[in-house]
Amino acid sequence: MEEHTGLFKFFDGIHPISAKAIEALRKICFELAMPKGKDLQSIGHTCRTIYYVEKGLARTYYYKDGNDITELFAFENSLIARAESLFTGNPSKKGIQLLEDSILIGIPSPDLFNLYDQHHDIERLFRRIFEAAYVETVNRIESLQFHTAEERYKDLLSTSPNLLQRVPLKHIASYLGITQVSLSRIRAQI
Amino acid sequence: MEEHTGLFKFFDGIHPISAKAIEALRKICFELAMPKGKDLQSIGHTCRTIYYVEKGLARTYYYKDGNDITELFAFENSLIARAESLFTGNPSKKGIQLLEDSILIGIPSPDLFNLYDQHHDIERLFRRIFEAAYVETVNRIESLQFHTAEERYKDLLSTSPNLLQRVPLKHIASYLGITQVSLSRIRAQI
DNA sequence: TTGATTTTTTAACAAATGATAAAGGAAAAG
DNA sequence: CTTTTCCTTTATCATTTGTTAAAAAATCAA
Repeated sequence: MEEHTGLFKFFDGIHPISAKAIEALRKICFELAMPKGKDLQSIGHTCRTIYYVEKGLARTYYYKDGNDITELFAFENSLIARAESLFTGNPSKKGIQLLEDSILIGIPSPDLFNLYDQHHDIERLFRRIFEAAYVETVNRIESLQFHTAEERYKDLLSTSPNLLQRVPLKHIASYLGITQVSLSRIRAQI
Repeated sequence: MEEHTGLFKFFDGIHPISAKAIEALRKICFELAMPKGKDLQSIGHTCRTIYYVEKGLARTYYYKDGNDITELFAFENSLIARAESLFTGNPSKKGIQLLEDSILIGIPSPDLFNLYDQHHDIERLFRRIFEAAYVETVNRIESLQFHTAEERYKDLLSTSPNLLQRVPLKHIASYLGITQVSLSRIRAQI
């Protein structure tokens, strides 16, 4: 009965929910450990699980003209999913891959969405979670729209100082929307 | 009792709500007409109103290094708000301006959020609305991250064919994340 | 209409980024 | 430890985009 404490602490920081709601949520969650390099969710399948990163590091990625593009990193204590598939039911062009050996908690979205009907507070919790994710993407658009690659690199490092130690530069480059060669150049001239 | 029919048709297409919920929503909505060029919401104030564009055209914009940047266009039959302020309560760096004489329906967000408690279906309706907006921004990030300016321009025209007739090119340029001169060049060589 | 203002285009040059190839380093596998 | 593979940097050149300035075109106001 003390499972997934990290996840529920995370939830509590966003929107506290009733003990009953916690119990209902806990029942649908499952824990899994997977090694570095593994695909948690593969490209082409509809996203039906939201993951909480308990330990480790994950990324969403896709292929653009044959190039591997990182859409987002998810560190410990954060959620990762593929919104464009989760909310539309369309197959996702994106995959989720682990960049480190990780421990995750999976939340099956069909079960979760069912809980919305019985537990208003669970719906509210996840509404808040995705509103916050929405705000983040809005800010990221601003960053991509009007910051130079160098500014975006520096911003990223100040937000996630340990990123460099944990993620290959090629993934950081594609996340920033530039080539790896460009990133190398930027790093050299700083 | 037949007010704001366009808005409620729009809502119905997303998530039908009960007659009581419609009535409660209708009570907090207000209609307003404003001329081209006017600021519906000014920069620096916290966003406390969501607008539905019944007729006309609006944009969200902000200043970056003294330059006027368009974040988003909102045509008839769509909602416009400043999510990063609406959901955080922080003052917005963005404003909402009308690009044509417009008729709008305002939905005060504090009243709306209060309705969430009594009307589960209203919360659900707006959850869906913002989930869809979230998906849109995710797709826009992909576009900014890995399409050339020319591709983004063509994409925009095919999505909004009448944009050119209604919006000055300088706004389109900043929306695409490029200068007006660059956009002129792209248009010339097509 | 006329003049003023705003918008759009064009030109020339600078800066940033992309593409390709090659070399040097680091990490993983045997 | 050695080999192989993958990651990162460097170099060169092409392309895109930015900056500035000026001209042309369109719009607005008197």
